[in-house]
Amino acid sequence: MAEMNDIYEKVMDVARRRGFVWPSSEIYGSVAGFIDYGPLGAMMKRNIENLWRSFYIVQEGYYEIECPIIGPETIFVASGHVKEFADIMIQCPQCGEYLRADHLAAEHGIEGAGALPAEAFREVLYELPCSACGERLGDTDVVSFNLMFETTIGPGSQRRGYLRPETAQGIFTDFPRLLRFYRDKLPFGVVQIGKSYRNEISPRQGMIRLREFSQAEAEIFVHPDEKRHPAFHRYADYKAPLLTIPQQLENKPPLTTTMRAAVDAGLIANEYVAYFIALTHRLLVEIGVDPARLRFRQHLTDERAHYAEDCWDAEVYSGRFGWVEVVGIADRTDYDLQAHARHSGTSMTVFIPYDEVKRVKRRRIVPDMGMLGPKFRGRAKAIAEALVASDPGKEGVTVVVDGEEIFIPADLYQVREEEVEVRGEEVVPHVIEPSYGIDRMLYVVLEHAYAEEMVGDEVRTVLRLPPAVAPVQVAVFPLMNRDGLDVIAQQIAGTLAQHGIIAQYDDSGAIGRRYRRQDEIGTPFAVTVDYDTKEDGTVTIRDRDSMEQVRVSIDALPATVCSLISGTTTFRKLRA
RNA sequence: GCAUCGAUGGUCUAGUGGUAUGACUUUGGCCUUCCAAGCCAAUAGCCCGGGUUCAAUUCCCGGUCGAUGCACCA
Repeated sequence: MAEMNDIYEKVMDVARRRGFVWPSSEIYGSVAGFIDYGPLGAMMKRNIENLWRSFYIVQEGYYEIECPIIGPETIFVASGHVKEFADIMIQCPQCGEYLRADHLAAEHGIEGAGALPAEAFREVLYELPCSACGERLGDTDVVSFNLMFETTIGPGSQRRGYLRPETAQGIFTDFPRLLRFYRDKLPFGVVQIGKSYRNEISPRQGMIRLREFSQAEAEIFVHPDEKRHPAFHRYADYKAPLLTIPQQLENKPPLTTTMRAAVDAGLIANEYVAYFIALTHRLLVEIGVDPARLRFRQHLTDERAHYAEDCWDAEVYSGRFGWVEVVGIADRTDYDLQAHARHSGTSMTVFIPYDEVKRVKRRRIVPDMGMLGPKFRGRAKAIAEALVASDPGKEGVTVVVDGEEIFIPADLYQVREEEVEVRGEEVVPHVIEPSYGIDRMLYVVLEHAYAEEMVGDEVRTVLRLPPAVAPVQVAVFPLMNRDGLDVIAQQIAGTLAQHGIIAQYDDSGAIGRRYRRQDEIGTPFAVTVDYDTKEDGTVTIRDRDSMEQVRVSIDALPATVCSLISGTTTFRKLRA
């Protein structure tokens, strides 16, 4: 059995025992990379997602959509996932070891081999030694192991489909409808929370690398020339620790600076990216990430996707896993919309009207088809098209059709000078994408919340979860399980439930044991009914972190608990 | 995916070719006027499949999961 030697073991022990996270399909043998959220885990996950919603939907005004998890092959051909989201692997014929073929080639100084056609690639590999057994590889089959789960849609037809590797593609494919929904104006944002799937080769790290995971993604569509955020002032003075590219190269610690300063100094590409770095910092701290163990690391140029203009990861320090990426914030430019426009033939542009209608003089060439047709017959159409794009001189113009130079005299076309009104232009928006890994967020919050402290000579295990994410918000106990105290306590629990508070009644065992049980699952407050309650109608509220108590009247209890949970008041203020 | 090691109630564990020890937890009862107290009782376990054997939790093979190393990680 694993020793309880590190924080991960301790956190996961509590998580398993108390019903946060379990191995999935355990009774039939669990499968790596899949987990079940138990009663408390599901509650906490929902709390995190709802806090996320309060940032993105309530504050930012972005709307949420829900797309299918399974998509037809064409979506992922267009997005590049079919081609790019794969590892190129070979199996050594001698020892049977699976190897990353492109990495093997790179080890021997052959860069970019992964881009070669399969046949050429095999020839490159032919002479190379296997990195496992050292034998010459010889004939191998180059197979590409795609990280997407494949499936078929419908019976018989065997139409190929994939489980989405990110929720983003659904938002991109809905872009024309979303644009209409937002009444054809930029900028606008759309969010989606849901499951995504990646068939990881080796999902070792518990909750950190899952094959099925939850994402919360936002796609903000902006004008490519307008990357100033209209509400940037909200976060302009917000400070966050930034590990920029130069700092990584020079091995320096993060630089804590305001978003305004970071954008002005060119450390962050634009206000949008900076805005979401700051927003993410606030959000992560609010769900319970320790700000001292949070930083934003800029992707190195060779690390970020070729199309991305700038990309930052929110990284949280884990005692077990080191710095863990929990959020990615990228300026994806127009890559995705261009790709879907190209593959689907659907326009992915926004019409941006000019402030004033521009009158533009332009020269239009009108081929005289009555003359061209009889003269050039089959080639007439191609010649006409070439004419339209040409810049004719006085006598005529020479156009090139199918490699042949043809002189067209001026009487075979007209040149018209005309003035047209241009009311605006079609623009493919750029996309700013903050993408959150909910499962990783939940794990790091558990890890940062986990604490052991000595109380007398006993160890107290406590999850210092923020009230907003704690799965149980308040516990209600009768001090004694008699004299009607239990009845009063049950009534109180019912009243709190009516106010939308997740309250747990518990009358089992000594009062101290009940407090400890709630400490371990992070319940921030406990209400205890004692003999004074019968005298004066007051109960105690006990604070999880300080273990101190304060008396309040039963009448004031729901409002008091509500404001404690929402953070409009604190326990400390209540005691004062 | 490869190599090494491991897997016993919910948790931590003792132990064994003849189905298993203790503690904690949980549940019920007694007791108890605020932080895992005490007493009584109960529930509950040898990862899965195959082989060897009269008999396998134990030995062998395969698998699953976990740890570690390698490889991998938009």
